[in-house]
Amino acid sequence: MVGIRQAARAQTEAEIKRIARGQIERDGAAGLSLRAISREIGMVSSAIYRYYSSRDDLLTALIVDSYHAIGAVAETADAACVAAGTDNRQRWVSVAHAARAWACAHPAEYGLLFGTPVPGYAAPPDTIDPARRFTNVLLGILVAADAQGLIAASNTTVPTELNKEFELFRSLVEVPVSNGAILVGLSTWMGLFGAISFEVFGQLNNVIDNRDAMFAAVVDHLADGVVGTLPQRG
Amino acid sequence: MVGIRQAARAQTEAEIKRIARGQIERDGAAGLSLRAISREIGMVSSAIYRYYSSRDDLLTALIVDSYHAIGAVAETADAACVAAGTDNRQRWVSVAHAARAWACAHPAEYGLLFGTPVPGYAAPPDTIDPARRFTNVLLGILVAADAQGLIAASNTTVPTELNKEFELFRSLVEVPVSNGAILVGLSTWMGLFGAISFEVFGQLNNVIDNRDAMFAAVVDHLADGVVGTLPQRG
DNA sequence: TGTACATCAGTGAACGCGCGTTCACTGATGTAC
DNA sequence: TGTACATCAGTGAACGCGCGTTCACTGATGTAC
Repeated sequence: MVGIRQAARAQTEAEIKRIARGQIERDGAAGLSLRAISREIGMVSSAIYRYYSSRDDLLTALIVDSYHAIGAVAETADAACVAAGTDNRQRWVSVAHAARAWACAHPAEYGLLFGTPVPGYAAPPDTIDPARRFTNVLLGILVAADAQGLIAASNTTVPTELNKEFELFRSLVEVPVSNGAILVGLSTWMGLFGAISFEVFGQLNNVIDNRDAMFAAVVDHLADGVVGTLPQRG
Repeated sequence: MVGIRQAARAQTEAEIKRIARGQIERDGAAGLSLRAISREIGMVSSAIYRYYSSRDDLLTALIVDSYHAIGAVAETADAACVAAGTDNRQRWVSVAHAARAWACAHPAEYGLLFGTPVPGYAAPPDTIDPARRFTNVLLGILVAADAQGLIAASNTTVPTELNKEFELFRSLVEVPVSNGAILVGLSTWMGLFGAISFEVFGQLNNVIDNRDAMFAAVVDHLADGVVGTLPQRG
């Protein structure tokens, strides 16, 4: 049973984070101010410390929330594909678009996760697992595609120095997955976030107006490399 | 002839920017402080205003400098390749590595250009031309590769909605260049900056240790899509 | 069921610090005749 | 070549503002007996 006090506490925590997200949206991570939050919430500034022990502590809570949020939309999008029995390409496209939609709807939170690091802030270990939620979705698709032999493993040779580096990925999935697939997966992963960052961080301003079409085309092109339609190539 | 006063002024301007870059490296763009600069330079805080009319003005100067810096290393790398008569793939690889090297050596400046936008700061039009310096190098390689029929124009169809969007790129080069080539070029461009951002912004921490090998492999893989070795594919 | 005690949310004042920008000023360097 | 005037770098004080964090406190809510 949740006591009255406990419920109120959870509500105030959520309120603090809601206001904090608004601040970051307006003024960036550097503009996150406990005093401004307390003012907006109608409490005295020191009261915030009943909920978060420091500014960095609140920042960590926001980052963890954001990782969960983007992870959740990716999981939902992928699960819907799996339930509908769509192919791996469609799973990739669907997850990519879900990630972009979230990023565009929450640009500041996206920046918190994938933009310039906040100076003086070191992400604590608690953020690692939430961060992997999204990555795991992509990994699942990669493994499925690899199992079906759909990875367009390029003729690029994967240098042996990377063997050891790729162990982490192999350890995260049960089935074996080739170095070629991992490299292609990483490259595509970087391509996806490069595309989202370009749009969210304003690199496409005065360059490309139709962002929807642009992103769709890039994701489609990335899909060629990672989840198939190999035969028609060349 | 450069007068004494003029030379001194240029020197002080350079000194201010040097210190400012150090600040941004340490505390991020939000930590750029005119007062701190004046302290370090040994002047009274208001004296800075003889050189830059506001904090934003200084920020703009830094951004323009940075665009020129990354543009210059790219031009140098590419020019060396052209002089040596290397092929387009090598030009791409060389420019990509030059960009990464600059970014790793100046992470904060890189963040200024390609990271989370500085809240409340709107880049003035003066930054557009310097920003295009780097892009133009890549465009040159793309056009050369396209002319030789080396673009692995994927079977991804370029949606007609993007025709209009791509006009800007066509207007920047004299020769005609296909929609397919532009799409592949943009996608590769995003992949490059995605790869650099992942490394510089810390996304590879606890994931990939050997960044040199990783980047080289990704750039190699990206090269497959954009500058050839098509025949051996599939 | 009622009482005594512990927990905890929120107060209010204070510490010590930082910032951008303006303004009237001094004194040295450059320029025009 | 020398003088009068304009330019301009740098000063020092001030305005008005913001911040994170600590501390001793009050009073209400919950808990154990």
